[in-house]
Amino acid sequence: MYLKNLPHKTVERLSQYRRALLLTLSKEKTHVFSHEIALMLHITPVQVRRDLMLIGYSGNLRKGYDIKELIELIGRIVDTEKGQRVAVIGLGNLGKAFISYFKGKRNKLTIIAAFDVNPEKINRGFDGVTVYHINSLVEVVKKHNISIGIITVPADQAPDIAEALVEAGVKGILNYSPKPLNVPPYVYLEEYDMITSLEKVAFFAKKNDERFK
Amino acid sequence: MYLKNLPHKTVERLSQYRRALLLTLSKEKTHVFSHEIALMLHITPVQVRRDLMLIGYSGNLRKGYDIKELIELIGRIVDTEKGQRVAVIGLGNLGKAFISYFKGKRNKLTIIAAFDVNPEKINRGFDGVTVYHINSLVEVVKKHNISIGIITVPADQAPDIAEALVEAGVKGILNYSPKPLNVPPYVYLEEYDMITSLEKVAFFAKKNDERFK
DNA sequence: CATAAATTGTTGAAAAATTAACAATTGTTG
DNA sequence: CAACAATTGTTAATTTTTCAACAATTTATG
Repeated sequence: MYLKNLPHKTVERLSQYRRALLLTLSKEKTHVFSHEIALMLHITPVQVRRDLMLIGYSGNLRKGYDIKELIELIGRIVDTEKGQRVAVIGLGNLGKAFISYFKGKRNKLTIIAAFDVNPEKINRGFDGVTVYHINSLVEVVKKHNISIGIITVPADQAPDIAEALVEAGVKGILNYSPKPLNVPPYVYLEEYDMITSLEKVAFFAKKNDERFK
Repeated sequence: MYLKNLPHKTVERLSQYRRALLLTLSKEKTHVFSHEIALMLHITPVQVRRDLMLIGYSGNLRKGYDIKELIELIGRIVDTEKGQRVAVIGLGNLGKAFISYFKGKRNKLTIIAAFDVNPEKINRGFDGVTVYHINSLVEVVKKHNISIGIITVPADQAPDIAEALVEAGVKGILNYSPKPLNVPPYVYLEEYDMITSLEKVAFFAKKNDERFK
């Protein structure tokens, strides 16, 4: 399903809608109102309606939106038909956290391999994912046609890993190391730093507190 | 240091600037140009200059910005003078990852306690952080005047934890569980879901790929 | 010492994102 | 069956964010 260019933020929210809807869906509850979705995502109902308008979904004027249908539709926009394969590079606490947390949550994305330098971890598998030595990254990624890499190695190793991933032909990288990376424009890069996130919370917590005092 | 209201996005970037600058600072390199900062954050030089203008920092026309001074100044805006204390709730892989990753990286934020249900982990300490049973959360948070909580427990437990944190008087919550929470307006809440992030990468990787084909 | 090159600081324009407003619809209630 | 209440879908207005343009300044260069 190809939609005319959706706004960047709308795409981000679509994933979030789906996540919230999956948590909401139950026998008793088959429909949901825009304001219910809004409440869960801490946004306004208008925004929800606007986003759904953009993807061409119509709800029922009295009952709201059909949860199942909407989940289905978001899938057709967000997912690729054939699915995408994912590798986690770095099997420290964060890598492990990602793998176990992800397990079985989405069916169009599959974590198919993990990489580490520690010989004890290699070839053992973790939570059903095979663990390879980092030296064979390019080879394995190519062989299994992995298109997305998640970097959870320490900062100093991150640039090399990124380079290897690009060489191996991945289309997207999610970087959890604090080291800013540079990749060619045809590879999509997203960076997330937990400390920055915490600092943001700290800042607004402080500000919020002053405001409500 | 209190600045007139900085744009939300600018605040987010200030943390990122500081992170990048900390990684850049060295004996040989004492100054940095706007386009160098921009490159690291994948934004434009104009945006960097604009942000710095907003916080009232002036660079040297020929040498660029003094890295040390700038780090210092960002600190005075972003940090609180006395510092803030942080607790991590849930000592699974993610909680551990956060704690070890954070260790020694910032001096105005201190992770002072962790909480878990597993009796084996309790009272042992992890990476220098004392681990308590979750039942004593309210008590410990109050006692140590902890103002920020990081939630890394499974989804079903998250709402209870959030409630307890609010009761204990934290000012900000960083939620890594996939369950959307609701807290009173005087508590700042930030939510991050790794799967949503991965989905975003997957979507734009796909799109990017089509564009460059 | 004049010219060129590089960079900052800033204003104003442009683009993106959010919000407000409201008609249209549909069930409900007195 | 008329008035009301609740909700969607959509357009228009507003706000926020980004970007482009350029004067001003400084150093280097011939």
